[in-house]
Amino acid sequence: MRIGELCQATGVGIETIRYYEKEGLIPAPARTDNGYRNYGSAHLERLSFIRHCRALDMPLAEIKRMLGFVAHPDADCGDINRLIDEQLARVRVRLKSMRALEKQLSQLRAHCGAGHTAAECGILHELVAAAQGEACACHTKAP
Amino acid sequence: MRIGELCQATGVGIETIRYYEKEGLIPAPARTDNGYRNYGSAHLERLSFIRHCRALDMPLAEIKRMLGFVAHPDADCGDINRLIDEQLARVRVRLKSMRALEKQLSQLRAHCGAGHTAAECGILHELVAAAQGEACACHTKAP
DNA sequence: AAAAACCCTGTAGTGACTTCAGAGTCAATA
DNA sequence: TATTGACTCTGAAGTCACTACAGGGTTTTT
Repeated sequence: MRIGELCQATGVGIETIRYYEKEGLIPAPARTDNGYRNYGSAHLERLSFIRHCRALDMPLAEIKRMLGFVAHPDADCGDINRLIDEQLARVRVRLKSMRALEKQLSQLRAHCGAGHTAAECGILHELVAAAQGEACACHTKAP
Repeated sequence: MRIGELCQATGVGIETIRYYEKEGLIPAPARTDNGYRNYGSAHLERLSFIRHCRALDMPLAEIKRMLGFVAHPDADCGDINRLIDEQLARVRVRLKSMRALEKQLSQLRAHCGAGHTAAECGILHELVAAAQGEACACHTKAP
């Protein structure tokens, strides 16, 4: 199976496959006479596994650890649990801040409809005022 | 005001301040005799504005546009509204995918408590199975 | 025979910083 | 006075996970 076929089979871009090889996430495959990469089903499975983990937004370093567990089936399962827990914690932190962000932005958006000049824009006023509030209240030294 | 003081006043790292200057988000300040950057209150306000926009996760390019509106108060306000709408749309897309992610991960996490080997781990089984399902069903050409 | 499609390597670019190396400047201390 | 420590400077490189490109070779199709 050539790289283009692997790309078709997994939906992973050719450049990305080569990148994963360079980064050591998939082993370097055998080459045909003309130097083309020649993949087998093990590569396909491993690449799909990687993409599934990436779809869970795991960093490549964590995926490497997961691949280590796949390769060592007698390792302790607790480490896998911890890894997923860490990932879940990261996702929840980001989720929380995204929710706050959505709220802030939609509130901000409500401060202005169209048809004004920038000088009259409630959005801009809010942003400038918020910036001033922050700069004065939060970080400056004693007066 | 030296760069360290501006850093204190705004909570923005020194290197980040220099980076913003290089990228043209804040104007290059005057220098003292020894070559140190010398900031005024206009810099402080502008930097706070930038950080507030960054806290809304706006890309620097959009923030540049916002700063343009601040500088041209007679511009049309509709552009500001559009900019915020775009940002809000981006945030909502990401929020949706983060929610899905959280769900997937917590479901995955439920497949295993501790105390097994990796071979017996429900999480690993799920991931491997999911990868196989994806590789077979979604992308391969006709059999 | 020529064109299109595929593959190769190696390098650079993305965004928004962060870190580092190597050097100069300034205030306070031994 | 010497020197320590804190601050500042520039410019380059590193981060993450790709993506795009330049410049070439190979295979398949027309």
